[in-house]
Amino acid sequence: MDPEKQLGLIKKNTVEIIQEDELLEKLKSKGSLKVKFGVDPTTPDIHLGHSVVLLKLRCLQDLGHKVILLIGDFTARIGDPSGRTKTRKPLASEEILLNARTYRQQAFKILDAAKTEVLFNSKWLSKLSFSRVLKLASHYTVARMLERDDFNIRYQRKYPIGLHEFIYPLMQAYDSVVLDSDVELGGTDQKFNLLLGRQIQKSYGQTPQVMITMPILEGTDGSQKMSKSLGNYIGITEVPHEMYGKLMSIPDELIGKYFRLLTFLNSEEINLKERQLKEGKLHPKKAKEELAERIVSFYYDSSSAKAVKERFQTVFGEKKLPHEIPSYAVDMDKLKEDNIWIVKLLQLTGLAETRSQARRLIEQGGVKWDEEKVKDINLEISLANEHILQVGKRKFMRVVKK
RNA sequence: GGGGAGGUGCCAGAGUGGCCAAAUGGGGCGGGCUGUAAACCCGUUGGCGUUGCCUACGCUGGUUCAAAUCCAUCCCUCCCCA
Repeated sequence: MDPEKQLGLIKKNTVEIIQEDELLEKLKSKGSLKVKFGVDPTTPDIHLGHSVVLLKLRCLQDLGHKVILLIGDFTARIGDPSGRTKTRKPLASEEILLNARTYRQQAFKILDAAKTEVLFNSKWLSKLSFSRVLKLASHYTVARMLERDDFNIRYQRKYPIGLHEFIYPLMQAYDSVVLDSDVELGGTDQKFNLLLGRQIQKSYGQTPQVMITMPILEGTDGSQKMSKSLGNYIGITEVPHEMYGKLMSIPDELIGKYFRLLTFLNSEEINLKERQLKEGKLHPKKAKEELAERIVSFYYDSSSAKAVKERFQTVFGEKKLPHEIPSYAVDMDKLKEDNIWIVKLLQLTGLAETRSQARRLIEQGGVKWDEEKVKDINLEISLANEHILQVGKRKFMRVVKK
């Protein structure tokens, strides 16, 4: 495709490209570019926040470029300090490998496997001698390292910074040297690291990579960035109805951004929706339904998307039981008779973590047995037939005898 | 190496001998409301078959009828000086 046209497609939804003219130049002279994308295998599950960058990589692949999915198995031993105010806990190497494998599988839900090369940076970083590390470190200064916002904040607030954390960005930059990458992608929180890659490449006599940053996606809470540790994430392997439900729970203000970054709907249509939402011509729930349906269709298929849409309507609109409810088989041998204490059952089924929590749920009117609100904490129930136990609005369990 | 400050619940942060399972805020959970698992309002938030008992305020030990609070050793963090 014509370089100018490609640039237009690549630019869509990006926050920053440094330098755009260099990118155009590379597109003209090289044709197919080597695009580096580094992954920190500290968490195994890819969520929609990660998908923003992955979708852009997919776009680059479709334009004929080659993506290097770089698993930072070595760097994970430090943990990326980006955006953190605390030192990360280092992971055990088996865990890192396991995460890497899971990550890779999940990434190919979005990326084109045929146009992706997967590499592990331990391959070269583990062999780097101390003297080479010193040479690498000499290319950057403490003062400049402290310019980095997260380090700066930690320094200002008198939070500890491990010396090894200073090395992290340098290792990531060194990866770019080893790969001789043309382009590196990341979220805006990666800007410093990506720029350092450029500088270190120059120090090693290479043409610097072009840096492309993508927006950070807020999680379901609507304010903080999507992350597993904050519990506001939507994983791309979550079961369809969870994915759908979580998408329905995003704050209304985020609808436009989610459409823009997570679906293939074109900009004109998204703009139109945003305008209609503002004018009250489009109900936010309707907009979210479409959003959720599109995203579930992408990761699964349109028929499951339709099914979960109906399920949502049944459960939350009509407040009825969903069609599919997981079962829990009570081991009757452990019971004296056919009766079981409700609090105990709640804990057994996992609908409540502790008995105290189970009590609380009952006291607050959050527990239903066969669609009847449970009022008595001492209730003993008979398990003669099949029953439905419900906690809150969205947790259901079919209780049967083993 | 010397001097100073500090380590409290999921997180932030009060409490400096009994009234402390520990204020307040955030988050979580439940309820109400709603064409939403949005927004908003209310409640709740260590465990235990629970008007009581057990375990908890960095670790260990001590003082005391009584310790998150006092003392000692140790571990960890930050600041200043070197």
